[in-house]
Amino acid sequence: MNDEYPVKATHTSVRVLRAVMGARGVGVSELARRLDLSKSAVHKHLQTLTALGLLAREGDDYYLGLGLLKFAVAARERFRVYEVALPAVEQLADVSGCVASLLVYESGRGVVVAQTRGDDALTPPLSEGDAVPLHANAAGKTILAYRPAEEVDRVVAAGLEAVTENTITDGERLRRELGSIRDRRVAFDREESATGWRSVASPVTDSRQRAVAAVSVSGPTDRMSGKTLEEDITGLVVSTAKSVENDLL
Amino acid sequence: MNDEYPVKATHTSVRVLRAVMGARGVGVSELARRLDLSKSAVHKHLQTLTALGLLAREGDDYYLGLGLLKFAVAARERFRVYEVALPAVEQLADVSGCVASLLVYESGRGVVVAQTRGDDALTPPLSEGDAVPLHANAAGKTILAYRPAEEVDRVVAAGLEAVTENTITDGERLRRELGSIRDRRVAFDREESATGWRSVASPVTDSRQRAVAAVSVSGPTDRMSGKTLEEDITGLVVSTAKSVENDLL
DNA sequence: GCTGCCGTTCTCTATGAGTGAACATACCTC
DNA sequence: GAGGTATGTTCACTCATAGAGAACGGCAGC
Repeated sequence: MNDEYPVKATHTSVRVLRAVMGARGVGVSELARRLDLSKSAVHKHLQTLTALGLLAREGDDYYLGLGLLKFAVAARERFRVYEVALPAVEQLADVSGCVASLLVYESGRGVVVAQTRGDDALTPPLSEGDAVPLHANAAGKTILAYRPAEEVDRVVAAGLEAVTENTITDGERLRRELGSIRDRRVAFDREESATGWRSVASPVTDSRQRAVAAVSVSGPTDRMSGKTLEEDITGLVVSTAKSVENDLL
Repeated sequence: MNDEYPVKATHTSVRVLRAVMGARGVGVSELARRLDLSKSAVHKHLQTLTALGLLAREGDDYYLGLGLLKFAVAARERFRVYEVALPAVEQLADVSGCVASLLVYESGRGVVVAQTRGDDALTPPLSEGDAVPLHANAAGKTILAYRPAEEVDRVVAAGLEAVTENTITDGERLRRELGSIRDRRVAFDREESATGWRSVASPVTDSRQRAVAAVSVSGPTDRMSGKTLEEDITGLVVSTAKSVENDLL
């Protein structure tokens, strides 16, 4: 038995969900092929997941079901920072014209729980619901900077995987950068999470000075480089995060 | 074996998820009691679901995990009407000051995929992610009015469950009302889905004149009764739905 | 220091998750 | 039309496993 997934059938069901998500409209045989399972097994899972509302069937094709929405909304509601930060993030996108996001910390990783595109924003590399490693982007680094030391140790020990060629992979270099982030309450990401993309981020901390989330603005490298622009956006991001923090108390 | 849920373990896992959602922060023993399962079984499910990112653990308490968000976002993305209608629904809430919602049709039921509160809106009985029967509310009725006849037959045959004392439970009366809804492209809900609440709704149909969603405005009975107010809001709802429909083509 | 609760980890067994083959049906191609 | 090859569904089968139950160690409160 796999120690990580003691209930194997649940693992299989989630694999089915993921495959359906990746395919958007797919039938039994195709799924069985992709997952290397028997048609009958896949069929049982599809039937179960559909009855539970997690999948929807149209003809002979399956799609993710809207029953998933209730769960996700409940998961998000737990983080009061979401409600508080949402209007601030929207405003940030309006003013900057770029992509503004809210990254929430959960179980050692960051999850994009809100994202708004400004007027002239391209499609960003990440979107709502995506999970990212904390060491490989601006928002994650600000969160890591305001987390207990053991957490940083754990992240470093787990190995700093390179997402792009600019990703910080050296533990000591990361620790140094986290220190300077603590000085200014800002982190930058120069194509460390996606080639051609830069971002600026600032943390949202709780009463014990531990980060619960981070606000960020991202854009293509050519639009995120001018001195004043960069400094203006930086100021905006920091003040937005700070005001969210105040509203949170 | 239960025919509805051929994969029993998946059913159990979803029961665990639902119980965690209802409790927001709960441990192994408490869950085992609520679900009438052994502690060891619950423990296995919790471990599996946590490893899969569907749950998050904090100390000895479990919460719904943000990994659910990715699935929900993908489920919602399938309905292009969501993206198109979102700004229109927000505007509707602004202008009316009440609660504006978008109900999407899926597998014989309606799901609230977007909802915005106007300035002086109370907490509505439904919120994002909730699923509702089509016969017991304004938005559902407009959808049902623009669905194939067999679908109405199925709904009626399944039995029109009473949600409040005003819910339509008679098949013939429902069919008559669906007819008049088709005349004006509007439906009303006079405390049929929640006591003290009224709504106005209008359908969003596709090129074959089949409803894919409905736009609605809801408010407490005392605020949803004045003649002009009611007629103004009705006009707004109808024109909003119609404009969403045009944008959808 | 005892009692009671907690989460975790055993062992154990009946159940059911998954396989593979057979089936009905639909859609092409020849 | 007949034959071929897809599809989804339904069998019977069997070994793995989901779930039960007991025992463990840790923690908190009388």
